[in-house]
Formats: sequence, C-alpha cells, structure tokens
Amino acid sequence: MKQDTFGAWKSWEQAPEFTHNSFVETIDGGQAFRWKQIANFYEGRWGYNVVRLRYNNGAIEYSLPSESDSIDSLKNLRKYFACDTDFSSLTNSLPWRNDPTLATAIENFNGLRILRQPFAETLLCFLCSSTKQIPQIKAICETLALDLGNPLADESHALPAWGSIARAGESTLRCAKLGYRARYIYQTALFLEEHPGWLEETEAAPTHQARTLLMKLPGVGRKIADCVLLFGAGRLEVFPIDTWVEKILTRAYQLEGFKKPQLQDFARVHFGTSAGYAQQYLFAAARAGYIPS
DNA sequence: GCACAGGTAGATT
DNA sequence: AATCTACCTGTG
Repeated sequence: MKQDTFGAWKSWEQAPEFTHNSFVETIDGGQAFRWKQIANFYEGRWGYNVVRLRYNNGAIEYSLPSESDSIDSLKNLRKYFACDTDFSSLTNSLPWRNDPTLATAIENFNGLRILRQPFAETLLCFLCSSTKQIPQIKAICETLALDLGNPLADESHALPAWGSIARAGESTLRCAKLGYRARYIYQTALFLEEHPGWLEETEAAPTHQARTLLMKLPGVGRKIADCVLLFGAGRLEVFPIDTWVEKILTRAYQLEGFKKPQLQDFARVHFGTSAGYAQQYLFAAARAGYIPS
C-alpha cells in the first residue's frame, strides 16, 4: 500500500458534533471493523471509500486519497455518519433522567453516533464476529479484503462482495482464520448468489420482517441480525443483546434471571424507539469500565 | 495446558 | 420450551 497518496488535511465543515471519546467510540468501538489508528488520525474503509479522519479541538478534519472525488467522498461520509439523523435530540429523548446508568454512559460518550454502513458489508463483518474479540474481527476482515476484495484508491482493498466469496469457496475462508464461521459465510454467499435482489429487499423491508429474513441465513441468529439492522440499516429501535449488554442489564438494572426475550421486552419498554442507540451508549460505557458489567 | 471470547444450530432433556 | 454442546482459533 502506498503511504503518500493522501491529500492535505481539510476541515469537515458539516461534521457532526463529537467529543474525542464519542468520535473514537463511534468509528472504532465495535460498530465497524475497518478503522485503524495511525499516529494521531484514523484511517477507515467502507464500500469503495477510503478516508482519514482526525479529531482536533472539537472539529473533525479529513484527508482523502489524492485520486478520489472530494464532492462524492463528502456525500458518502455524510451518509456513513448518518448526518441526517439528529442524534443530539435522540440522546435527549432517552430516559437518562431516571436512569443513572444510562446517564453515566451519556456523560462519558455524549455525541456518540450509530453509523449507517453498507448493508451487505455489515452482514459479512458480523458473521465474522461470533465469540471473537474486536481486534480479531478486524484482523479477519482485513484478511478477507486482501484475499478477495477489489483494490481501492490507495491500493488497499475493499471488503469482498458476496459474489467473490461464493466463487472463492470455503477452504479459502478457512485460511482467513474464520474457523467454524467459514461454513456459515460460504453457505450465506451461495444463498445470496441464488437469490439476486434478496439483500436489497431485506434492507428495505419493515424491521420485524427484515429480521425474520436475515435469520434465515446460516449463522445469523437474533444478535447478528440485530447488529446488521442497527449498524447497517439505521434501525435505531433494534436492541442487540450480546454478552456485554446481557451483563449490564442483569447487574446494573438488576434483572437477574431474565431470559433474552424478557430482556428484549424490558429494553423496548424502558429505552423506547431509540433503544438501539441507548444500547450503544451502554456498551461503550461498560467496555470502558464506567459502569459495572 | 486451559479458560474464554460482541453466537448459532442441532441435540437432548 | 428450556438447557446443553460442538464448532475454530487466537489470546491471556
């Protein structure tokens, strides 16, 4: 990969408001797996986009590969960061006034956003994620990109399209350290090859129906389906329950003995129409040690 | 050496 | 319908 092909740093005038904490947590806190810190900036990839971002006293600055179209890139950046969504207003609407745990999480990560990632890529990344830690998921995604993805403007690689995975076969995936996830991903790739338009229709479907459809895919259960809907389709009401969130709910909210469906009900009632956004605040705060888990 | 990690699916009670 | 287990691999 060439290192000196990026243009000058510019201010992203229409950037959302971040704190340093919420900026880093949004791009590199487990929603997305293709950001890496380099010196004082982060380099990220999604679709055919490559961008460097850095936080500078409340402002966000960007640098693009010199060949890329900056109008196009800024448009894609706005979509990726869901700039049409008013997260400040959504934060205010969360029940932090009578929820000290959530209040602590918001205090520490105020300005956190839910990304709007490409649907197909989000599915792939979260199919890689089961019982893996974030650094390992990132490593697997990088390997898949290098082995099967198309080259990008800086000569790094995009994540592979599902068609490339179907053509590659399961043994290639095993080489990417996917382990038992390789079979799920390969079978999913074959299914998507046999059903053109399925992903697009699923992305556009109402949330409940979209979840049911996603869970037909091999290796996609409730948790992965919900992550795809939240991080790859902007369904902010969706509340993924992983091991972290389960611990937070059972301990901080004293819901010992509650099973997953009961926890889902609690989250829907207590956190409301942006429950998934609350989930991400809680997840961030628990991982950082601000709230017990 | 061994438990554990952003789960899921199939078997067994 | 609820609970147990195998499934891969890297990390501590």
